[in-house]
Amino acid sequence: MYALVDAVSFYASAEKVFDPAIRSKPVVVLTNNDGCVCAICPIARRLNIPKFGPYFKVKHLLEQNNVVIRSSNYELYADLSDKMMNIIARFCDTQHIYSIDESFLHFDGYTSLIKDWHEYGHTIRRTVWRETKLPVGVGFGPTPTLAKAANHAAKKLSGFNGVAVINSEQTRQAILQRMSCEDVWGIGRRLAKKLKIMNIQTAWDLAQQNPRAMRRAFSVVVERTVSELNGITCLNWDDVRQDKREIYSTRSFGERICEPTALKTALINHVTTVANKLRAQRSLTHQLYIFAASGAHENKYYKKSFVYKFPSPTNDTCVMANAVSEVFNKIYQPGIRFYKCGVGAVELISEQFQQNDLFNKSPDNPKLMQCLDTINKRYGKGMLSLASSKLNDRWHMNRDFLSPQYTTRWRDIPKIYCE
DNA sequence: TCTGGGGTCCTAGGACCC
DNA sequence: TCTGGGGTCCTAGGACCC
Repeated sequence: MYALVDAVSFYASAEKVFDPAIRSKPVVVLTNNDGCVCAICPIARRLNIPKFGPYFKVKHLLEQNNVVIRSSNYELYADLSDKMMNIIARFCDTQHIYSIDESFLHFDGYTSLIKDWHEYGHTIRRTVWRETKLPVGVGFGPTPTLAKAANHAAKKLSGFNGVAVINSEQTRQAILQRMSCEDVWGIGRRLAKKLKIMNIQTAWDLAQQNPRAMRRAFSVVVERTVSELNGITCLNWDDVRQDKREIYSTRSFGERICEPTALKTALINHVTTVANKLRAQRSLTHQLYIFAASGAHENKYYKKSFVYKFPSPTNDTCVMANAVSEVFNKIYQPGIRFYKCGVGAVELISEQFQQNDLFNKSPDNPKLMQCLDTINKRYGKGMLSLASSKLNDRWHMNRDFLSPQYTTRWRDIPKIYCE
């Protein structure tokens, strides 16, 4: 049995945790640079605001309805996420954190110990609410995809009240028949549209298809999804938690950037992030993809990218930052108003399989990296960093509606006044 | 609902080779 | 000069997720 536990509109709920005054109000959260609406609390959902639609298009609607607007406060969300995940982990000894607010639990071996899955799900919900004031939904199912479907039912379909269990043929059919294809994990809008033409409307319709035929018509992903909907585990536990094959860090700027130092500083910060993530999953990269671009809505769209190939695979921040410096002049062009840039590690291999070059000694310094990671882990992210990542700070993003970092910054700690 | 964020995976198709 | 075959590698773009 698998479970999927996630928060109800996590970012919006997180904003309400330390600000009880807005708990009964409609709240939305915007993406980086306040570009799009990315979280809509259940109260605000009544206004039919399109999720991931551009903010400027709904600005008027939000103002008219006195909707509370917040910029993404990742420092706060990451910390609340940690707290929430730790609580959920108490309920199962194998947890896979899938995203900032979702985790899969795999109840392998103690399926017979839990008599009442509904009750167990409600206990998880109550505990998380009591300790964090975050509302969560819980779905149980025999495969990860069915657990996802149950989670959808728990939160979106009437009569479930936050917990849904697929543990029989009847419950599977009942839930899948009430879900459209588009609500199935792995089926997006495009695929749903094509499926509709084939008269495949509900999740149940999709489950009735021949997996092989679906592979031929679409892809292996759809084939797997169909099997999973029928209780055949394809995304087995090892797959769900597999190492990433690509790691990217990209951002758009709060204002257009023209100076080379600002662009370079941004790229160095991205490469630092990518190197950290590589070391965290014990991978090395053969290649680094580096790009910068002007705004997509500008008259003349400019995008320049470069793939840097390392003589031997690396996850060393210094080595990777040098690569950025080396190709920087091929990407930067004076006069361009840069809007976005980023770095990606592609073609990853596990540290275990590292092959040293007989003739070229690797420039990596694993001990230095280990020291850097230890210090940053102990004293906070970014405590120790490359000087070149601090040269120019004009590349930061806009966050005009930012709430305080209640839990991660001393001066933002909530104050309680007594009379 | 053509979408002003960010991240990851998959695949079609081009380049090149024998 | 065009076309037939078959394989690998690489890249851009499609599609999905939150």
